[in-house]
Amino acid sequence: MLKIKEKIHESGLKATPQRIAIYAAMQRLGHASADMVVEELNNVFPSLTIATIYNVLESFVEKGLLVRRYSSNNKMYFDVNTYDHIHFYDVESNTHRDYSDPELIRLVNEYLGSKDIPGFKVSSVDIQLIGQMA
Amino acid sequence: MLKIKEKIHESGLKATPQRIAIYAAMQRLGHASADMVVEELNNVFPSLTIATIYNVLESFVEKGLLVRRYSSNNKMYFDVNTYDHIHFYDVESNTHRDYSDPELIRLVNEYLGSKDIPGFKVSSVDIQLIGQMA
DNA sequence: GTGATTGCAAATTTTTTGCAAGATA
DNA sequence: TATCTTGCAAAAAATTTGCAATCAC
Repeated sequence: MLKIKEKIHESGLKATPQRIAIYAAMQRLGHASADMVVEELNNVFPSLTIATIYNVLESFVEKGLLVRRYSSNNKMYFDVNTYDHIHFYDVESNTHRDYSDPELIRLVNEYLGSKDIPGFKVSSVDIQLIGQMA
Repeated sequence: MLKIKEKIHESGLKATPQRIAIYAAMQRLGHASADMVVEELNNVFPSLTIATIYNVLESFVEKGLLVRRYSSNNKMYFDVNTYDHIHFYDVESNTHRDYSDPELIRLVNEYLGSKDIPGFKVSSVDIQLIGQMA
C-alpha cells in the first residue's frame, strides 16, 4: 500500500485513508462508477459517503490519477489505467474492459498524425469496441 | 417533412406530430441531449415535456433511428446520424461533432477484421477524438 | 496550527414510471 | 375502435453543494 500513498502524495493531494482506500478500490475494479466504489468499500470503510467518493474521484481526475470513461447511460465512469489503451464497452451491462492493442493505437495515431484536423485540438484518441460479452 | 414521417412510419412507430418534431429537431442539432431537444422545441411545441422527449428518443434508439453517443459527463446524448462515422468530443462543453473520415474507419475495420477478439462480440467500433475546439 | 478534507444533510440535475386522457392507423 | 402515445405529476437515480467537525502535514 505504500505505492498508493506515494502516488497520491506526488500528485499534490494529501494521502488520507479515504483517498487511499478509494484508489485501492479503483485498482481492484479497474473501471467503476461512484456507486460501484461505495459498494466495494462500504464493508471496509462504512463512513465513506457517496459525496466524498465523488469529490475524491473528481480530484483524482484533476490530478491525472484517473481518467474518465465514456458511456452511453447516464453515469460517470472512471478508469484507473491512465495509459493509452482501447476499451471494450458492453452496452447491455455498461461495463468497460481493457483491450490492450498497441499496434492498433500506433496505427491510428500514425494515420491521424499525418492529418490536419482543422478547428480541433486533439489531445487523445478514444477507441471503444462496442458489443456484448460473448 | 414528408421524409421524416415516412422514416418514422417505416420503423414501425406511429408518426405523431411530437415524434416528427423531435426527429426534425435532432436533424437540426445533430447530436443532442434530451434537455437540448426540449429547449429547441419549447417555442414551437410547448406542450412537449421532458418525459415524452425521453420516451421518444428511447424508442427511436430501439428502432434504429438514432444512436446513443458516449460522453464523460452524466448525461445521455443521441446522434441522428446512424451511419459509421467518427466523432470529435469536446470535454469542456460536452459537445459532439461529426468527423467524416472513411479511410480511417476502413483502416480500423480492416485491422480488426483480421483479429480475433476472444470473449467479445464486437458490433461496432467507436472512435472519438478527444480534445477542445481550437 | 493551518489549510485541506471529510461527513452529513439538503439541494440540484437527470432520467424513469404510472396512469388517465387523447390521438393514430 | 383498439392500441399506441402523450402529458402530467411524482418518484427514482445520479451528482453537487454548504458547512461544521476533523485530520494531514
